[in-house]
Amino acid sequence: MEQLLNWEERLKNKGIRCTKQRIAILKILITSDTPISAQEIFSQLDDSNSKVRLSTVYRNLNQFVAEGIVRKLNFADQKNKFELVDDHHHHLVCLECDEVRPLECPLEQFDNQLSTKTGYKIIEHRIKFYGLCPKCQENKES
Amino acid sequence: MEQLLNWEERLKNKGIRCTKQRIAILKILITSDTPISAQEIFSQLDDSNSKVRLSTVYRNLNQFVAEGIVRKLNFADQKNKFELVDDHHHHLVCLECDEVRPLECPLEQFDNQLSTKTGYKIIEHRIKFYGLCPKCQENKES
DNA sequence: GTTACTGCAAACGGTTTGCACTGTC
DNA sequence: GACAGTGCAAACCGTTTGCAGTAAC
Repeated sequence: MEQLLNWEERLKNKGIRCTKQRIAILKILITSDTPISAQEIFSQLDDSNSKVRLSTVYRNLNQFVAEGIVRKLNFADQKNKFELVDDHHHHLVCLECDEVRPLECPLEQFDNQLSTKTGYKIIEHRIKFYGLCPKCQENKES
Repeated sequence: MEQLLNWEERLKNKGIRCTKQRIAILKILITSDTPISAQEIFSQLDDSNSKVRLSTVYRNLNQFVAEGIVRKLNFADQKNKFELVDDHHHHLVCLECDEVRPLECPLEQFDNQLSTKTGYKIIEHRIKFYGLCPKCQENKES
């Protein structure tokens, strides 16, 4: 959990106060190895007897997104999920069990080509692969 | 609008009835050269004095998606948008004016590689590029 | 002490649903 | 004539907001 100090640092540098609630949310984001919804964060907070309102979770997540600390991802179901911004990567999602796996970027140089071709200034790209994970393939066969 | 006949055909083949409402929705989807939200379809229907309820629009869009006739796209804002499924392509979105431009796929063979590498059965992938279109870049400078 | 932040409750907006009626096949 | 599809109104659920009280700096 030494990472937490880095993130607290980042908050302070941006002039954002380090409240208990924000630290608790950051902790969960750091611990989670997959994108996580506001609701999921909320229930994990509930478990750990630190009482934080759902609206607070949303407010802070949105602020983190605005500050570029957190990325908001919209998946096929209606729920948005959030992850810490550290490296550039993409996601492979199992359509059966919703497991999300990070993937390295197969389009490293492509943005420049695209920019030349279209005249757009490319700011970011997002890729999602959808499929069936090995486990769920097995389950389907049996 | 000769395309419309093809789509009607596709509905019939799937045993879906060709109601006025469905035809009207299909027409709008065919005419639109960019993904379009349920609300937008609804207002266009309203203009053309064919009265269709918003819930009917949603019900039919969902059915079309289930039948593989229409693709549902989730963009960064909360609204989902829909487009007819005809070819495989991706989207380039302007963050200022929300213009959506189709793009050919830069990852034609990648799915196979990924499948070998991860053991996943890859069913589809979606890519979105976000940036500023030439017009909006100009506007920002001035 | 100031002012950003939180709790709380209520609103909001996109989407879905239940039910009686209607129109397609 | 049967049954899928529609209109209508109400519910649903993720998310946002207004306001008064609280805590970080």
